[in-house]
Amino acid sequence: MVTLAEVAQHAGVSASTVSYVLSGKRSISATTRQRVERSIRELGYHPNAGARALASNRSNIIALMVPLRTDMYVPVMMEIAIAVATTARTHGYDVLLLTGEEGPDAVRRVAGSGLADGMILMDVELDDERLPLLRESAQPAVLIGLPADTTGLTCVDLDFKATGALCVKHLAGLGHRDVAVIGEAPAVYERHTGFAERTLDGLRSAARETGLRLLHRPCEGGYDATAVTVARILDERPDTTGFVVQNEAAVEPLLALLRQQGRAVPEDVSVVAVCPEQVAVQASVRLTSVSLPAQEMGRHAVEQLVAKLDGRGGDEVVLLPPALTVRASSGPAPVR
Amino acid sequence: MVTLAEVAQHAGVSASTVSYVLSGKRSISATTRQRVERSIRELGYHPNAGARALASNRSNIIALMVPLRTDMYVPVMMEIAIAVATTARTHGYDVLLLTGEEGPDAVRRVAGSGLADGMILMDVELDDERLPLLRESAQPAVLIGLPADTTGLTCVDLDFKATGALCVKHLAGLGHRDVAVIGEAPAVYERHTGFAERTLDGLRSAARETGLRLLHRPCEGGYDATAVTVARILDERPDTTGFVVQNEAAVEPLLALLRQQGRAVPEDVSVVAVCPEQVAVQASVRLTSVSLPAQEMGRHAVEQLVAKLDGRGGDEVVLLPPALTVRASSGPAPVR
DNA sequence: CTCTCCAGTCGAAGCGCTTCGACTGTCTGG
DNA sequence: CCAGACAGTCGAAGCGCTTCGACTGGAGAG
Repeated sequence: MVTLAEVAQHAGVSASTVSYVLSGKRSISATTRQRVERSIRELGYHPNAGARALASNRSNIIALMVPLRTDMYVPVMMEIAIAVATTARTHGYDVLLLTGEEGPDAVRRVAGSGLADGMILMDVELDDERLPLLRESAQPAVLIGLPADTTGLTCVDLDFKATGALCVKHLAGLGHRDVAVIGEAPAVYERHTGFAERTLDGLRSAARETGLRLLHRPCEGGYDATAVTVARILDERPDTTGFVVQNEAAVEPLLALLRQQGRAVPEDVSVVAVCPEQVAVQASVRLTSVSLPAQEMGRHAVEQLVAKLDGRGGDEVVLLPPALTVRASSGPAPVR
Repeated sequence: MVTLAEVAQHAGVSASTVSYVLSGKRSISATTRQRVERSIRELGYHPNAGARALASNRSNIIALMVPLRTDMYVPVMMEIAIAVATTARTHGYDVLLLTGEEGPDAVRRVAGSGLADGMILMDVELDDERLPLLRESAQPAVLIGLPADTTGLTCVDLDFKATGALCVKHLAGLGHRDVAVIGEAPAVYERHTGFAERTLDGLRSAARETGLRLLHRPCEGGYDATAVTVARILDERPDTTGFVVQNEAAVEPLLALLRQQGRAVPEDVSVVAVCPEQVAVQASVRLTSVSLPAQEMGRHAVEQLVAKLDGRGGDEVVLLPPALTVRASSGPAPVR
């Protein structure tokens, strides 16, 4: 391993000078800088992360806590995680992957050991058990998701309330009067995950506003569960002409069922999904959808966190505005 | 931040004693140990990661390089990543998430800075550009996937050749004579990703052995691309009664197409998939499949790496044996 | 022409931990 | 009863880096 001292000797300067060349915290003459940089290159020097962390009290690592749940749509998590990792790199940070397994203890461990400079928490629940710890440890953190009490916290999320409203207004605008919502798995609601409830909130208030009749049913996803849910919905509200789906695992089953029942999309029934763009585009019918901006959320989270670590910016709640893209699955309500 | 020295003072012992209590590298009397442990608890002490890394030359971090490709099935990657993270924790390691973005440089950076003690590379290509670097840096590493030249490397992977053979033999045993393979996206083959070619290899040699006629076609996945691929296959080989699918994104489209054409599964056509268990079970027809043991691969990779880091075990190639589960999508070939 | 200031450099003091060698007593075997 | 072994503890020397204060020489101000 090449050390700073060896670089210094090779370049004929002192160790501190090399350090200042690296950090840019003091001015260095052009000639010295070049000499040092050349030595660094020739010797293939890489600063030792541990030593740096010890001396500077900064690890240049961001911890990312990913939930372990099986009822969340995995590709979205992955997309966020990847976006976090690549954005972090552009700011000189690496990402430590923590799984939910360890639970709140992970917060303590990371904060206590100085392993990471800050953390990003995904899939935050309304009343998340990690939050008290976070507040008391004064660990710089950004949440992806929105807890009930956001005081002293920085959060990034899609504006799910506006998302729900957008879906209903789109369908209302097309003349639909009876709309069913195929929601997330029951467990998601029981956990009080903010986003599901907020979407529902938006759906409901927009329905009230537009005089639409709304029926919401949670759904596990998969063919069998979706078939049961859809059958119940159509049984209860045979006049349903619009579906809002907020469960990626129910999208394709729903389309298959409708096809099977001879209901044409979008002529007889309109479908609007809340899902990643890729799912909407690759479905058997190109879906009108509000996309889940996974990448953007990851990027924002990192940028908020880096701002905090740099002493810029404070607590803030960023709600990304939803965008509805009209594709082939929605159209005017059928005339009776 | 509480330091070792403070714990030592609080417990009335020297710093080194506390260190030995923590590491267990020297014997400590029961009473002293208890006193120290009590102080640690009372003060809420957490060893500082940087200092530890500097002094011991060990970071207790494993780097995981995840590819950034869009043509790989994401949930599998995620499952592996999660399995790696949780298994690593049980061995006292944390996981650093590196995306493919940085490319081979990441290997240099991590090896050079001592950020991680070892690394796990996912989605290794037959002739991966990271391998020379790995060899020369003598960085302890484990690959998930199998490159062309495995000398000096430790690899973990599913035995894809046996997987291919298993699929063909299953269908042959059921009396099928004409089998089509819907493969991964063309890009996957162009990249010379080992697993796709090895599966094909197994399929072909088993076909030769059993006298089966085999037609292989790469396929992007998604409805449109799959429709084109299937149409071409049935055009070229109208007598096809068996399908092997090795592309998660083509599974559901294929089933939908067959249904649409009035071909019943498994009465008219049998389908065998190579995919994660969840996909097989949640498909519209419960699929006979060889499962991708993502968790097991992640776990194995970590355990191999930890063994290396502990100076146990050497270079080794572990090929996990495939297991075929018969479900509702395969049955006897129809009699003509 | 002196005084101040600043860019540019260096030396040294840690950061919090691990680990080696050394020391002290206690126990065992001969 | 003593030599040797060994469990148990301590002090001190780093690990490789950052950063503070101090020093130097030359430029600009008065």
